[in-house]
Amino acid sequence: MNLARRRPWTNAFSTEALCTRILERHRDSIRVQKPRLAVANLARIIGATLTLSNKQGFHATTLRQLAEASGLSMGGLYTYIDSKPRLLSMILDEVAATTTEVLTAPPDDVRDDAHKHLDWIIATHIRMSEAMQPWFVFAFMEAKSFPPAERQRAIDMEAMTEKIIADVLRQGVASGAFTIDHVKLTASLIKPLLQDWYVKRAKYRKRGTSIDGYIDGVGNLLSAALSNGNRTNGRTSARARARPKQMAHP
Amino acid sequence: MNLARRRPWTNAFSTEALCTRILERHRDSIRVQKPRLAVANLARIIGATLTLSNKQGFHATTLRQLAEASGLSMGGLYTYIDSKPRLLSMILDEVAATTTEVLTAPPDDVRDDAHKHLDWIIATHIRMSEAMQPWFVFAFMEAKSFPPAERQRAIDMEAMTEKIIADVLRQGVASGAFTIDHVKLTASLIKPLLQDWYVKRAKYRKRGTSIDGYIDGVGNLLSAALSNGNRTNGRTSARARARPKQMAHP
DNA sequence: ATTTTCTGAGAGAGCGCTCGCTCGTTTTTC
DNA sequence: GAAAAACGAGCGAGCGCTCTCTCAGAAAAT
Repeated sequence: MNLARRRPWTNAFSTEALCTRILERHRDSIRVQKPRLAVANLARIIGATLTLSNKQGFHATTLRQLAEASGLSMGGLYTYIDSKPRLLSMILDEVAATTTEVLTAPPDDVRDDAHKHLDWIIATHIRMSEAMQPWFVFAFMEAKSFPPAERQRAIDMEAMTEKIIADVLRQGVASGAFTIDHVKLTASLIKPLLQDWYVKRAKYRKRGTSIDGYIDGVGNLLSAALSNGNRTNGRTSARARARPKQMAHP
Repeated sequence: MNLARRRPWTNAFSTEALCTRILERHRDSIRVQKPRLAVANLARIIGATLTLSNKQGFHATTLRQLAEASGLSMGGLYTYIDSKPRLLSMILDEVAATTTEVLTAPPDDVRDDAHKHLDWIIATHIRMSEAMQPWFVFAFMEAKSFPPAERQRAIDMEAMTEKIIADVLRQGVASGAFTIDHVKLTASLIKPLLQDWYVKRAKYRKRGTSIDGYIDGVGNLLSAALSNGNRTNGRTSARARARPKQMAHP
């Protein structure tokens, strides 16, 4: 089927490519000298980490399982990582770096059209999270449960993505392309729409939803919601204040 | 300030109320006889479980920490639970049961107006997740990492919520209230909007977003997106197919 | 070309420690 | 004083991590 021919995204976000960058960033703590060998083994270690952690959680994944799954010994493992938490930072750092790099470099023909720019962000974020799915799931699920430094990094990354979206929305409001009451809140609501694709990937796969279909779904929902002056028609406070007087029965 | 006066939601979803139901459901495995005592200690155990697990993960939470935090001893703990995984099922079961009960019982004056019904689901789900925030966070974050039975239960619960939403959307399309291309996909996209409130509660708290503001934000976004015939104007496949030819650089 | 030396990658048993869980004993309750 | 509840030292298993050892193959010496 020759699926692999000319698929730059899949290749640029392959485990090997990402591990090459990880090796560069962590040369001092990785004791193996030969780069080819180091990248190959690092890729197997990190691949195993992602697979096992996304199944059972990082904390529940033992170094013995990791050794077994990556075809190394306990000792061999420790020529690549100097502690288990360090393995976590390696992965988190790489996700953060790649995400930032990709999202902050929109193509020129998109920058000054808010509609196109928002569409580009949606498509790019979703496709990137598809190509790096285990990495994104790992970062999302494990970020909360580890050292303060990494935790803060995850929060910052979330804030950055949101700011990028908010900036585009503001630009669109200024140019008349969008009509939005609360830009920051709206930007916050767009993020989970992008995240759902990888957080609940299994659900969409089982249901047969294609990535193009999902991107269109999010894009259409948002352009319908933001495009025209569908103003808050007095129902606002009604909705907010209408608390059920009674609940089911609990 | 007398905040507690007449707050039925807060009371009905209090740890005590929920633990009373848990006790009923697990009478056979809880060896303490006196109900008042059992509920009180169960509440402290489960409260501690939620607090600690949401900070560091359920797996990383040890029974010694749990004993300390709930004011019991190791042995004391084991008169209430017969294993650590069982503690997880207790919590998951209770969240599932309560959610199902509440969402499947909309008030009569809402049933036959799709707009009002959707607004009711949004407000109810968000308020319930606010009142039971630690429980919802726990269920969301830990569901993936434990036994197949509980895992399936979480998937089923997600599917149920989605089905309820999809039914309302379909009803709205039939009555002309909504215009929606893909009902199932749209229903899938609404869920993460509801979940974001509790998954990222800290972010919204720090930012000063009120629950009413959030409910309005989601409600307005959706009613703008679904209400009028903002049809797919030929840009659909453009968006989907427009893959970046080149990426940032990685 | 053959032998010797050196070296970096990997192996895997074992260390100290903490985990979930048990059980004989003590305290509390009625 | 009997029954119910709580206690907490202790068990074996399994954790992250270390350390000594092996050995292929490159480099140097013959």
